[in-house]
Amino acid sequence: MTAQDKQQLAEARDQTSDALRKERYHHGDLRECLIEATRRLVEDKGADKFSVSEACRLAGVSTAAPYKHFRDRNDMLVAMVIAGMMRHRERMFAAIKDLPSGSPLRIKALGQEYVDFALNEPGVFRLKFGGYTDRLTDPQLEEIGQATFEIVLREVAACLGQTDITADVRQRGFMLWSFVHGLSFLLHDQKLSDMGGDIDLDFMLGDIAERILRDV
Amino acid sequence: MTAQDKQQLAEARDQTSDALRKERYHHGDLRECLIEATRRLVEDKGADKFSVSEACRLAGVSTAAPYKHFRDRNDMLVAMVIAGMMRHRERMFAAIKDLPSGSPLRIKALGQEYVDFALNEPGVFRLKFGGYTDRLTDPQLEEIGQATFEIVLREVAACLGQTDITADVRQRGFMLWSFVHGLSFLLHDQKLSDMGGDIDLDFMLGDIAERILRDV
DNA sequence: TGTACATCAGTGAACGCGCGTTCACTGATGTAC
DNA sequence: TGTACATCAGTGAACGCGCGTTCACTGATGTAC
Repeated sequence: MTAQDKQQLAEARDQTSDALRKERYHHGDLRECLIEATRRLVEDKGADKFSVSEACRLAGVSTAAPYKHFRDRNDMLVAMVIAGMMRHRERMFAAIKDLPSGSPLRIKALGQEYVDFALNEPGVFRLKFGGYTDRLTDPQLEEIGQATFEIVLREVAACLGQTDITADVRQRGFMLWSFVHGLSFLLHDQKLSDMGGDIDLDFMLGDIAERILRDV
Repeated sequence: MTAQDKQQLAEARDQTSDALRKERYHHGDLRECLIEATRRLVEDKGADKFSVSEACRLAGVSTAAPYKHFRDRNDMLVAMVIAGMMRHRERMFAAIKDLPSGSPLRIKALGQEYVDFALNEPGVFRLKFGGYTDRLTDPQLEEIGQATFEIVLREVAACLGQTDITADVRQRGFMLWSFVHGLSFLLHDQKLSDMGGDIDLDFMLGDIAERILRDV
């Protein structure tokens, strides 16, 4: 192994985060394992019923083990939601990547993806948005949320043939967000099937995108 | 006191519900008092942090007392939410009573009232709609919800110059509901002030009503 | 290379806590005669 | 009217439970020489 090789290796190691390296010690990746246990429990029973003890049982470790990786219960939930939001972002990019830029179809696809995420991961979605007190307040979470909304705003601007994010663009973006956000909650609560008659979800997503993007 | 007077009195007594009469025995109206305590706690700490014990402390009775009026903890929450929904209905009627029928202003006013309720009673609103598991499932709750949505549908039909609630009316009504529903959650989470720039809430409510009522 | 040492992920037991619900009871109130 | 009785709202103590977090510890692994 040459000196150069060694240096490259050292650089690669430095790029791996401290947290990840630590986990290799015993369990291997208890942190990731606990995040996954947290996710499953939140999906199964909801965030308010989630308990550290049960996550430990799922992961097969003692109840004290998580405190080597997370500050407290809340920190576990935050870490899990951050992972969820990253998944959500990836899927958003994937949803629009083959659609013509500036097309309302991209707005519709983003809306569809929002609803899909809410339906696929209702526990995570509601933990992120459904809390009343003890809202998850974490700078990183805030940052990811902002950045994700910016994606939508850029798409709205493109549809309107604009390059800047004007007040008008921001309002239309916010209206779209409000709509798919509320729709997600109502779908969770079965309100569309109970009270919507035979409304077609796909049609409605396209219809609202057109209505909100249309000039007055 | 004549025989007729006595009969009238007896009739008046019969009209009073059994439940209410019973409560006059000792405390007077412990049931109402516990519902109010439940409401305050849910507003202060959220439904998942609400405890029977604390409601008892607020009402100044022993922890066993509520079980003379409610089946269990869940029953207390249901009773409180039902009371909240009745308030909401009353305010909806008040909001539109002076506006010309068939006008989009009535739709806007109903939307405004929806958001107002969500902002004034966030704890109750989120208990009704924010739960993931252990959703409140009560036939009476369901019935009130349906009836309330029907009010909106009738207004939408009137705006479109229709008398029947067609599939089109139902879809537009559902789109309006989704919008104000999501908007309410986002307002709770401060998303409008954090990420909405200087969007005017009042303008947005009027704008979305127009867009959704407009012909394609 | 082999060995001695340092690190620190995970253990197991314990803690204090507030919870929802139950139980036999008490005593204020309404009612029948 | 006065009295004896029945009702049942509210009591106070107890229960078993699972929780979040802490602590001194153990022992597997990485590292320096």
